[in-house]
Amino acid sequence: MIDKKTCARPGRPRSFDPEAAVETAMTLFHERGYDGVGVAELCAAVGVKPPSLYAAFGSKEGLFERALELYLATGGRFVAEALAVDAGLAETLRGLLLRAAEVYGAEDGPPGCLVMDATRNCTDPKARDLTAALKRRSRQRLRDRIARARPDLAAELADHVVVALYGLSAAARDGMSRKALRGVAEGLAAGITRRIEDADAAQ
Amino acid sequence: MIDKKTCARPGRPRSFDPEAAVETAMTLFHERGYDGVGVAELCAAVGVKPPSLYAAFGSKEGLFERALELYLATGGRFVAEALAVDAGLAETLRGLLLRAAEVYGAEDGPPGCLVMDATRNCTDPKARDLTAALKRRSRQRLRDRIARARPDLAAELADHVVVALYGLSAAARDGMSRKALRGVAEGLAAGITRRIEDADAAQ
DNA sequence: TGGGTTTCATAATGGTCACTAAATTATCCT
DNA sequence: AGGATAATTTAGTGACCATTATGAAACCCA
Repeated sequence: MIDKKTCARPGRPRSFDPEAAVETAMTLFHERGYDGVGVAELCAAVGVKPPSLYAAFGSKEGLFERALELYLATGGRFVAEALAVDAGLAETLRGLLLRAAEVYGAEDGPPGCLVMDATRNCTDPKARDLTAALKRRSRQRLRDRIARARPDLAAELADHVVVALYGLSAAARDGMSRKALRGVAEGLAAGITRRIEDADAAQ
Repeated sequence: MIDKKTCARPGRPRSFDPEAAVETAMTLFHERGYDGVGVAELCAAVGVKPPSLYAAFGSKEGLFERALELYLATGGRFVAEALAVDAGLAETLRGLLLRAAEVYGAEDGPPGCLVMDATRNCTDPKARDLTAALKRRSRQRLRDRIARARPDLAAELADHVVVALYGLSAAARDGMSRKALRGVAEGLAAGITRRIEDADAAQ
């Protein structure tokens, strides 16, 4: 295994860090959406001319794909984490919603969820497909987690939680404060808990 | 008072119906968002050349404003209607959410809410301001209605309902079926009802 | 029939979009 | 030093964006 850093390859070396470029792009796409950020602006933010970006990422859509991957490893990681918690179903879903309120309402980063909202009203079919696939996957994982405890409620409860997450993200993007988001998430979680308890009692 | 239809004014008559044009624009803006619909497409859909649209509405933003007004009188009317129902607070809010599920999931029209979602990731500040003002107004009316019964809960409960509506609209736009939206709305309403009942019991 | 008035279509404005052909520059390897 | 390689820059591509100057066309009234 050869280290790519010390053993330099031939040719002119890169003048920018592609990983840093992806992070910059992630932030911009998160702030203003896929269509809202132009290639020229991405280049200016990274400090690079268009041909360099295209050589590194192939297309705007390719850079967006990389940004989505990075988001799943950073800001969006909490979904998989919350679902992996070893707790009861109601408590697990409550944790998911409360974490969502924290992340979506973070003051040191763009509000809301990149995956859920960056391609809203987006005109590029490929970009929409990228987020749609991730949304489907997350919903499936959520549904699987619910099915472990209550297979009969999996579909409807997954929809319930998905709508709650969509709502928290959209509200965050419209400026709702982190504190308010926390309160709403707590209320939504209480409602979901009651729904599970009612089903448990009826069983 | 002179009737504008029978007593024709001087000059060449209009070759299109401005009200029908507003309706067409409303549908297009609802389907693809403000930025997603170009003036050229609006013109093609109405059957008119750009100068005619500009003579009638001043600008794309002016046409959007008219489309929003029409929406409030048609598809978006249900919010004011649901809040005007003479019922208890919990039942009123439940009716609001169930009506939202029906409207947002309608199969004979664009999904979701035009006001909430047409300017998501929108680059035009004026268009964003138009929807922002309407969202603020609706939230205020919702809050006022809640305050009539539970002034102590008005702010947090209004946020809760707003998030629920945002979530239903976003989920509808992502293809969630009307039936699923109904189920979620019912669950969200139950959660809100419990929140009110719990507060009533604690009082 | 001819002036006044209004809307019409033609055609173009400058600007931004994502993207790229061509040539230059900077590195490694021999 | 010199060839190979790869990333750089300059300068553009055509397409689309919202918007409009211009002049013809269609109506009313006299």
